[in-house]
Amino acid sequence: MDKKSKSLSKNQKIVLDFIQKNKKPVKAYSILSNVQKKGINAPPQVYRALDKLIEIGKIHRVESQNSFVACKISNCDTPHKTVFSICNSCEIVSEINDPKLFKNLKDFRDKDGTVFDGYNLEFFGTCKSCKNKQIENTKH
Amino acid sequence: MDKKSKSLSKNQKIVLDFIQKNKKPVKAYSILSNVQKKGINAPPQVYRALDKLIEIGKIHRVESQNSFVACKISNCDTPHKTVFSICNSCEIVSEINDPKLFKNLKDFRDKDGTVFDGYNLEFFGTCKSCKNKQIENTKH
DNA sequence: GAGTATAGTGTTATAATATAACAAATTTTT
DNA sequence: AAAAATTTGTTATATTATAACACTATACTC
Repeated sequence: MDKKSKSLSKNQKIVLDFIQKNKKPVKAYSILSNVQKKGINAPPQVYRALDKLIEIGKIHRVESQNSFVACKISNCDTPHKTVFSICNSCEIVSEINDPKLFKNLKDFRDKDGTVFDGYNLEFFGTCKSCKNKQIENTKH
Repeated sequence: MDKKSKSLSKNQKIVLDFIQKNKKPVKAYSILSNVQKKGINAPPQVYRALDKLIEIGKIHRVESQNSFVACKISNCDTPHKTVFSICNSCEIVSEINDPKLFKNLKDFRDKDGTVFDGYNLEFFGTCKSCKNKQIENTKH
């Protein structure tokens, strides 16, 4: 148990818990309706928790979906350095953990030599399972 | 003059025109209020034009800002393969045109060997001009 | 060139996503 | 324990985006 998870507040824990239970990214209002039984009543309570969880790197925002997903990289302390693959068909999102790609991104400089604090990269394609289904469907 | 720009409809032209006039990305409702004098009255008219312009690669969506920016890469026929740098301070967005980075992204495969159709990469940092301002401010 | 398919338009209403503002309670620091 | 910082709870509202439907224009094909 690390420092960061110890210091989570009640609402932050509730929201993180719910996000971690889900394989797919979840939407803010879906979180809200699912945690209302736990005493979270209104959007700002959810959004505040989300902001904090993003800040400490426990979750990431999937920009192209307005959704939120738990960080899969253990001991992640690098919010805002994220790489995802997203299936165009089923919308499942996987966090990519590829050292070579990370290095390319970390080392990237623009023409001015600007060093970047962070990045977000989203790859779009068709996941294996969806591709197989498509092949099945064209078989006859 | 290429095929694609010839075939733009009236509303598509109006919206593209406005986006191209702006250095910074623009928001959908800002587009709307600025083109109302040209006869575009309601959000769906703007969003439809945006969808089409994105589809043909004339503009890109800046996911982290919910904003839209003209493609700066001449004869761009690759929608959904975008790299931007975004200043955290002034929110200015530049489209990055870096062949080596493009190659890395194009060649990337995930663990399953999935080939991706597209990607969106956003780098975050402080642009040169904002960095200089910050240094000025700490000088005394 | 008549018929039909495809894409675009205009409109109203509403859904989905996100934040402002403020008072009260809690936790952390000094 | 007082002061500071963070979190909470709440109401209201701002911002972003789409559904649905009737209609018009353009392109395609026989």
